[in-house]
Amino acid sequence: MEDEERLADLIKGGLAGEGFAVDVAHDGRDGLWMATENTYDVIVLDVMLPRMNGYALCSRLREAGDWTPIMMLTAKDGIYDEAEALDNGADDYLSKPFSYVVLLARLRALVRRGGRERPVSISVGDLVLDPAGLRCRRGETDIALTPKEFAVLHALARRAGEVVSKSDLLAQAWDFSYDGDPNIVEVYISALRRKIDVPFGRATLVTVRGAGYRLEAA
Amino acid sequence: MEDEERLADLIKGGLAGEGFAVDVAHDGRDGLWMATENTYDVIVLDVMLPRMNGYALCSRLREAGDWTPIMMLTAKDGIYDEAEALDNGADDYLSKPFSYVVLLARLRALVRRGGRERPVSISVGDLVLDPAGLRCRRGETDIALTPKEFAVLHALARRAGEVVSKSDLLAQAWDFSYDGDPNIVEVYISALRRKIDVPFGRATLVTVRGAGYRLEAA
DNA sequence: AGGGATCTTCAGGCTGGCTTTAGGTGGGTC
DNA sequence: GACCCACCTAAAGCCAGCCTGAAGATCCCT
Repeated sequence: MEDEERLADLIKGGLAGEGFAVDVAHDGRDGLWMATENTYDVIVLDVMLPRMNGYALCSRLREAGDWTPIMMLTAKDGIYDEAEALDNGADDYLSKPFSYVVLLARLRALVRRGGRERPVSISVGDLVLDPAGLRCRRGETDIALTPKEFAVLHALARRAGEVVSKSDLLAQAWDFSYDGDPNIVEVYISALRRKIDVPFGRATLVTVRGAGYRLEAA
Repeated sequence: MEDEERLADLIKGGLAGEGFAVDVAHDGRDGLWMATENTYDVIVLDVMLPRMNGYALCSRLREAGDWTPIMMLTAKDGIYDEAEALDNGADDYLSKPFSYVVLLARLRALVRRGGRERPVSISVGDLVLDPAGLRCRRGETDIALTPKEFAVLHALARRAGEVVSKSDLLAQAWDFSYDGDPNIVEVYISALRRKIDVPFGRATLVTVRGAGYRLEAA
């Protein structure tokens, strides 16, 4: 107990020196509560905690949908314990005694990888484009689009509120070598209106005669 | 050298049994090339590699903006080496000799946390994938899958809601050296539908013509 | 060595997206 | 008001891409 608190203080001091802000909980329940109430970059967790052990706390958090990176500290060093920690949802573990250098390095690795990249989706009013899924929705309604339709709409949405010329659309949605009838753009505009405007009684896809088309911004 | 190759084979065999598709490179340059050309769930890297050591390979990849999780295998056990591995951009390390159980568990943890937050078992609506058991269930019904079927479904499930291209599926579920008919993907998609959709009157595995396949998220 | 499961190849049939066509609509200009 | 030109859109043909059953190849277990 004394030991654990000294260790906690040590870690806290060291991490603070590295620029982390640190909260310390001295038992499992408190830890769980703090973790659910706050958002942390990373959680460092001792397996042997009063009132709720590390494994339990870990899986509780995961069940609750909390995917904050967790570093588990364990006194035992049987390999199956390590595996158990990981399978309980920890992201990494460290067996005591461990070196401070290693702890910091591992925490840095955890934090760095913690949160990042989110699929980009484009919104224009209540119209949402999902490039990863090649589909779109207006409000709550899913709209099925063919790849070509999506490409055209995407080109328009990326410049929502601006006029996009027919040749720009051709350049962006069609193969570079395409040299067919430019009328094809009109055909696709027509199809898009039938899908994203007409059923909703809207008119967001506007023709600008002699210049191109504009997707009305919010 | 002989040793390394035997180890590589061992790991490859074991991982294949876990449903991973495995490519092996026997020197650093090859490894770098393969890593940049393909997309992997995880990279396992020996520190002592001919033609380019593990540290160098690791930082090269990171400089190039490749953040694939990397597991570093090291023969030394000085703690600063471990820290060095981590600071060079590795996500985890393991000192030889290590146990197979630990390697697998750590790899699972790495892969799990590789992209976004990801539970050990992947759920897509009422479809649950159990990577450890190579099986899945829809609602209360257990569904038997072959390793290949599982690999394909796994690749789709990890990106549920997104379109996964046929070549991505090939790259993830088949070996690097596979260069057969891409039609094989269609064959497996067909088999998967027969197992996870048709019996349940669903249609969650969607073809996006000219783009790939999408497993509908919840 | 035999048998079964799994993986892969192959080929025929079909679907549905892409493109073209052609007739219609409406705004702008003289 | 007449004309022209840009644009709209329904319809239809074509063809790449996809589906799927079946047969051959391979691997693995007994």
